[in-house]
Amino acid sequence: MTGLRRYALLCPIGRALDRVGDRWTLLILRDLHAGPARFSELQAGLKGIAPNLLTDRLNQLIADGLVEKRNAEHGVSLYALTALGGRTRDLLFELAMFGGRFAADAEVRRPGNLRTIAVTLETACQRVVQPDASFVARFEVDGEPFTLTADDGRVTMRAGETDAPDVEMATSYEPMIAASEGEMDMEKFVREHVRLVTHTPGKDRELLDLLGGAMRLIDAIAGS
Amino acid sequence: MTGLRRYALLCPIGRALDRVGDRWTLLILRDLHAGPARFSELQAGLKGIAPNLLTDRLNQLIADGLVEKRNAEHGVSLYALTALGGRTRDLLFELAMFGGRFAADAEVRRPGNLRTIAVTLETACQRVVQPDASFVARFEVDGEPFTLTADDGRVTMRAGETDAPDVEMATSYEPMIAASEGEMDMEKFVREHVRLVTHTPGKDRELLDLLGGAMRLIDAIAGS
DNA sequence: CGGGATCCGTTACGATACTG
DNA sequence: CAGTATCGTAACGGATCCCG
Repeated sequence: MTGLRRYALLCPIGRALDRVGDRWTLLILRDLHAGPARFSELQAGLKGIAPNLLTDRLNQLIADGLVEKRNAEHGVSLYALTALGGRTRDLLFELAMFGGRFAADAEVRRPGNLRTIAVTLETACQRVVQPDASFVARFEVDGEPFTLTADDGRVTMRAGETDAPDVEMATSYEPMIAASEGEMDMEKFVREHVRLVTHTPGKDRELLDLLGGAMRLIDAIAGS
Repeated sequence: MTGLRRYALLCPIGRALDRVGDRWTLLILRDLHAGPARFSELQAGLKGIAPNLLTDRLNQLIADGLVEKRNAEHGVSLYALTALGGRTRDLLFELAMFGGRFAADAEVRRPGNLRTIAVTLETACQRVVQPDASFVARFEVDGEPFTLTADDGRVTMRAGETDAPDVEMATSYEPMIAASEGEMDMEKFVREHVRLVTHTPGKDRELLDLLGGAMRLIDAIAGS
């Protein structure tokens, strides 16, 4: 929280890195794109970041106006992106597209939760969605519930439950990554790793098409 | 150069950060987008990065395949982006667009050279250029020469001289930043801070339009 | 029990000096 | 010019402890 080690450059890239360039900071923002989160959810998702570091980073993000702390009931506090913090979306997406070019490390540490997928998937869906698409989907990944909504072409993906979804589907993390990176073809992925829980004739195809299109887009950008 | 402190995540954002997330690394890449550079040019541009750190970062980048070391004549070596390293362009552009939202620090350190401007300007020009544009411009900023070329719609901006440019213009750094961030309006910038050295009726307007369009784009993205 | 704060060993960074 | 070597300092990582 001391804040030495800043570049203090006029260059906008330097200015950005002074806000989000510290270790963990971009990963925290990534996870917050899945919606407001508690301290412990972030800590779990980041697989054991030291709590003092998480505190430091959050305070820095709050000081810079990227994150706000909300006091919910029962003394629990929630950390949420501000509008400014939300503008990291395209940045995180480009980071994902670049990282997709590299093979995963030999010993891969699984995150404590899957909030990590939300930004990339939301951004990709946003870029391929039909302009008039509208639905609410419950999207479960390895047991963790997400809510993917399209509201007249505006897509959001958030961690957590929704009531009255139009469609419900379930899948798991590693196959999703594999299919997004061209290691598994999309047909096999959908056939073997996607389970449609409810069947609404028009809507489930719409969701599958959106998701497939998003994953194909990711593959196309990161694989080229 | 030890390389502990990696995230080792399956998440592509984590994989990217394991390559480019260390301090200075993205700034080195930024400067290399202006073309191959010698050790001392990088060191000067990064305003006094410790030489051992620069060595470490370059070696890491080489090991990861983002940078290559070329041995030029007279024993001087040049560091250059590989094709893979060049794929950081959009990432760096998004970083610049995000950083543009923040006010510069009170005491701003000027970079030792202006290679820093190349990525952002090249990317912005690329996005607004006419599909059939073609010219070679000598673009001087505070005495440092750059070469901005459009080859049938493909734009590059590199540090260094060119022979036989179609247009020559000169400007300076701080006004460029100010105009790109909406702090100075474009007309005033062009009128007071841009000097056209040669006059080629069609071409100088083409260049001014391109540059103005690029700076307006930057302002539009980062100022919204 | 969730949400941190404190402490301490380790690693990385920053500055300067030095060398082929 | 292009780095290497050294060393003090700041940041990180892990564990434990504290408080509402």
